[in-house]
Amino acid sequence: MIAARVSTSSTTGGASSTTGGASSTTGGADATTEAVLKDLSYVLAEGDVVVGVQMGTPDGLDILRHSTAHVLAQAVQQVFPEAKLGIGPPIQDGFYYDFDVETPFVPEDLDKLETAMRKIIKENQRFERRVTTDADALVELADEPYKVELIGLKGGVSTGSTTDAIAEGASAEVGAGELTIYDNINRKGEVAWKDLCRGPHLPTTKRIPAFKLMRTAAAYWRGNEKNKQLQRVYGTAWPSKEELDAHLHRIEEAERRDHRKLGRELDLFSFPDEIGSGLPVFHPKGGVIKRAMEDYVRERHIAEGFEYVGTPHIAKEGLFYTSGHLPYYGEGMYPALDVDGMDYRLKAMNCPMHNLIFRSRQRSYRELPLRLFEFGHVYRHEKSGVIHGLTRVRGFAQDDSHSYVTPEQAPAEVEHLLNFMLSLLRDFGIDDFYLELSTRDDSKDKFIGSDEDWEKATQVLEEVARATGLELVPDPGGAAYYGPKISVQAKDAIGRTWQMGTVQYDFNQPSPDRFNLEYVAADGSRQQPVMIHSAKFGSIERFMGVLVEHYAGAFPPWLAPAQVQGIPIAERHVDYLYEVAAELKKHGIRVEIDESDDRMQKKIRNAQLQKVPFMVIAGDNDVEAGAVSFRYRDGRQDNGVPIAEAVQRVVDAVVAREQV
RNA sequence: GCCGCCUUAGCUCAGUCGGUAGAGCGAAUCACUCGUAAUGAUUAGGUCGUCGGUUCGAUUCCGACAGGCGGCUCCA
Repeated sequence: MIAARVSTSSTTGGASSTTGGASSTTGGADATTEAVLKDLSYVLAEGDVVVGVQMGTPDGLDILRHSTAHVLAQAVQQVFPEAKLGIGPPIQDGFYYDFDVETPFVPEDLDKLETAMRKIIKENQRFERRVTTDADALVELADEPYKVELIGLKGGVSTGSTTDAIAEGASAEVGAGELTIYDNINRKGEVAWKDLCRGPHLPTTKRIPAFKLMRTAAAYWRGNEKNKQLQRVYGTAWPSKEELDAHLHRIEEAERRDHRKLGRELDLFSFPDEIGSGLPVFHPKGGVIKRAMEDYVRERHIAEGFEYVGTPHIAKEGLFYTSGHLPYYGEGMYPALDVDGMDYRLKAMNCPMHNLIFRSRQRSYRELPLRLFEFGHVYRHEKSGVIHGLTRVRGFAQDDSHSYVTPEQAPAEVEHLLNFMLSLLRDFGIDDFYLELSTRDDSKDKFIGSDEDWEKATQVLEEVARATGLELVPDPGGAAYYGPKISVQAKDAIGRTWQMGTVQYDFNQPSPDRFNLEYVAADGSRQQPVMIHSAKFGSIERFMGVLVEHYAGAFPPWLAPAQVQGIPIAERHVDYLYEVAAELKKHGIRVEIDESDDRMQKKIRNAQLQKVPFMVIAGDNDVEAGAVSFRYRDGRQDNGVPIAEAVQRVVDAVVAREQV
C-alpha cells in the first residue's frame, strides 16, 4: 500500500461497513464516490472510511509516476541549479516534468539526471506534506515564477474544474482546495528539496522500484504557442524492474510494426525528398494494396446508393471564399498560383466542387438523398513539424462523399453513413477504434451558423453515435467551421490516435449566402437541403498506414501484394509451378515464382520476410502426386495438397477476405 | 511553425582528434540444384544531404537551407 482513498463518515450514505477487505477497491459505491486520495501520513478522523491504494492500480501508478517526476525535478535543480520548475504530471505509462533552463537538454543530460535520481532514491527521502496559504506560498516560492503564476491562477478560480482554466496537467500542483507544499526530508532531517504540489505522494523516494528517463522535448508553457517553450523530460516508472522491462519491450515491438519501417522493407511506398515533405509515392506493391482498397470501397459506395463523380485538383480561389475555407482555414491551404492574372488554389476539400455538381441544374425532392462520391485528392499545407509517415501528409485522397438530403431525411442519412463506415472498417479487419463527437465551443468566431442549427445538428449526430453502442468521446471545440462531426479514431502502433472516417452535418454551405443550394419540394416551394459530408476511411494514405501497422505488414490474402509465392525445391520443378500459377491466375490470384538460384531454404526465408500469405512449394513428391505443399507465415505446413484443392483454398481465402 | 537530435553504398550502421572512407545485408556474375527462415566465391557500388564560410586542405569545424526522428502547437 502506498496511499489511501479516504472518505469521511458524513458522506457515506448507506450500508457500507468499514471492514473493507483486501480486495475492496470497488467496495461501497457511496464510500468511493466522495473518497479523496491521501498520503499514508494522513491522520484519520473518527468515522473515516479508508481503502488502501496499491502501487499496481491506476491511482497507485499515477502516484508512483508523479513522485518520480518530483525526484526528476529535484535532480534537474541539482544538476542545473538555475532551472525553474514548470509542471510535472503523471501521463499514460509515465510522467513528464517541464523546466525553464538556459540551454535545452541534450540526450546525454538524461544519463546525468538518471544518476542523480538514483542517488536521491537511495537516500530514502521522505515526502512530507505541508499546508500553506497563497500569501505564504508566494513568498516562499518567489524564485519559481511558474509556480507563482499557478498560485495566481488558482486564486482566480473558485472551485471545481480548474484544470482547463490553468493548464493541462497542472491540477497535480494546485488542485482545488487548500494549497500544499511537499518537502523532501533527507536522512538528517533536513529539507533537501520542495515543490508546490497537491499530492499525494509515495511515503519515501525509496519506494520507487524502477524508472527510466525516455526523451527530452520542448513544450509550450501552459500549452499555448504564444508562451515560452519549456524543456520537457519524459520518463516512465513501474512497480517492478520486470514491468519496466516489459514496457520497454512493448515499445520495441511497436516500433517493429511502424508503417514507415515496414513500408520500406516491403517496398510499398516512399517519400522522395525531391517531391517534397509529406508527399508519398506508392510503389507497385503498395499500389496493389491501394487499388484493392479503392476498388472495394468504390464498389461498396455504389452498392450503397452513391454516384461516382470526378472533380479537379485546383480552382479559382473565389470558390473557396464561397465555401468559407479561405476566411476560416486559409492558413491550411497552399498559397495561390497565378494563372492568367487570376489566383488559383489547390483544393483542401472536395465539398465545394460537389456543391457545384448539385447546383448544375435544378434539383427535385424526388432526387434526394442525392449522394456524390469520389476519391478526391486534396492538398493541405500542414506545418512542417507535424508531417508523419502516411498518417499525416500534405497531399492525399479522401474517399469523400456528400449526401444532399431534406432536413427530415438527415437523421436517417447520418445513421446510414455511420453504419456504412463502420461496416467498411470491419471488412478491413480494423476493430480497435472509438468514436469522437466534435462540437463547437465558446470561441464562436471559429464557427459559422446559428446556435439553434448547431444544437439540432449536434443532437442528431449524438443520438446516432450513441445508438452504435461504441465508446463516444466528447471533443468540444473540435468541430469543422461549418458543422459538428462524428469521427472514428484509430490507434497506430505507438499508441497515437488518428482520425479516420468522419460524418459531418453541414447546414452552412447550402445556405443562401454560401452556395445557395435548393431543391423543389412537393408543394413546389424551393427548399434548402442539408449536406452531410463523409469520408469513410478519411484518407486512403492514412488508412493504409494504419492497416500496415494493424497487420504488422502481414496482410490478409485479399490485400496482400503477392498472394502466393511459388518455391521450387530444385530448378527442374519451375515449369511445374508455372502450370500451377497459370491455374491461380485464371482466378485472378497474384502469384510469383522464385526462379533465383538461391537455395529453397533461402527462398522460404525471403517469402517469409516479405510476409506472403501462401508459400506454394513443389518438389519431386509433389510433381509425382499432382500436388503442391503449403507453408504459411506462422510456419504451419500442409504437404501434398492436390492442385485443384490448393487453388480452391487460395481463392476461397481471397473471396472471403479471411486472414490466414 | 517552435525546441532538441540526426543525415556516410539500395538498407542497417562503423569511421576520420581536418590529409577525400569501411562492414554486414542487398545487387550483379560464376559454381552448386538442394524438402520448409540465410550454400560458397568473385565483382560492382559512395563528389560522406545541398549550398556557402573558415583553412594550404573540409565528409570532419561554423552557418544557412532541405529532408528525417522525438515532442509541443496545429489538424477542414
